[in-house]
Amino acid sequence: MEPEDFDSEDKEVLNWDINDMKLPQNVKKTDWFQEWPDSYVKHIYSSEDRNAQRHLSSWAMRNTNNHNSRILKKSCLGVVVCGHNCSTKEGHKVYLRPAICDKARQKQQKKSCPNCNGPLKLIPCRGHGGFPVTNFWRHDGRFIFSQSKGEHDHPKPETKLEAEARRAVKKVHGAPASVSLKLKGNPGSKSLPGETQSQGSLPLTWSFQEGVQLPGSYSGHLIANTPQPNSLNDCLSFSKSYGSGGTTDLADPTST
DNA sequence: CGATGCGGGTGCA
DNA sequence: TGCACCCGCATCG
Repeated sequence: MEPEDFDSEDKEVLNWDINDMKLPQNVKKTDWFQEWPDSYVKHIYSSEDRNAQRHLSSWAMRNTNNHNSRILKKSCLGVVVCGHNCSTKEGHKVYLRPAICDKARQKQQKKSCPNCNGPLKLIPCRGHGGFPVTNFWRHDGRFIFSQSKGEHDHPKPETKLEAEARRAVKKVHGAPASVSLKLKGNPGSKSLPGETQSQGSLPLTWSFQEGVQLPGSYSGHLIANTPQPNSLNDCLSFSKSYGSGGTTDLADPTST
């Protein structure tokens, strides 16, 4: 049907589907981890990529049983917002990260807005034909393939790191007496939650504004930037401009 | 405590 | 079959 003897190899690296029997192995250059995959995009990561290995996403994605041990499927949980649609004095909206665990999510919804104390509301994702956006992961050979289906129809929630950091902060504040009593021969080590690797520590900006959309700058940045042994494409670190999905959306100064 | 994965099982096209 | 999703089990940070 088609002259598939020439650059068919290159097309292969672009026209694969997560369900294909065979996925391209002649990948010449892998993608840099995409924190906010949206729309119907596909990415090929190195099997060395920590974030890819963990099937991370800054969207709140939960595991979905697709009865296929080869392909991991996840669906978006949406975002938790303030039922009163309040804003902080800085004009930020509340976009909490839905808990992944069903049970935890229910508890979460009973809590109140960290900003105005109003009720919280979960906005489900309906970006995929009325259903949650789905993400598929498949490890094959030296690569990790990722494919997303659907376009998120809701704001971005906190990143995983932000959510974790917030929880940590709460602990410090809430001071769970009984627990803190646990003798902790902590040798003068700073137990500040600023253990967020790289990216010059998170400012305490939200130490009192927990759970509120941060000033973009820190918001959706790195998930867990881990130095990668990219000795391979060090100098090639260019963004191939495959289609439009290019790998060029790093350092994005939040675009609200 | 929860994030993640897994897989049995159900209800609908 | 494909898909969405509920549920418990287990691991791990």
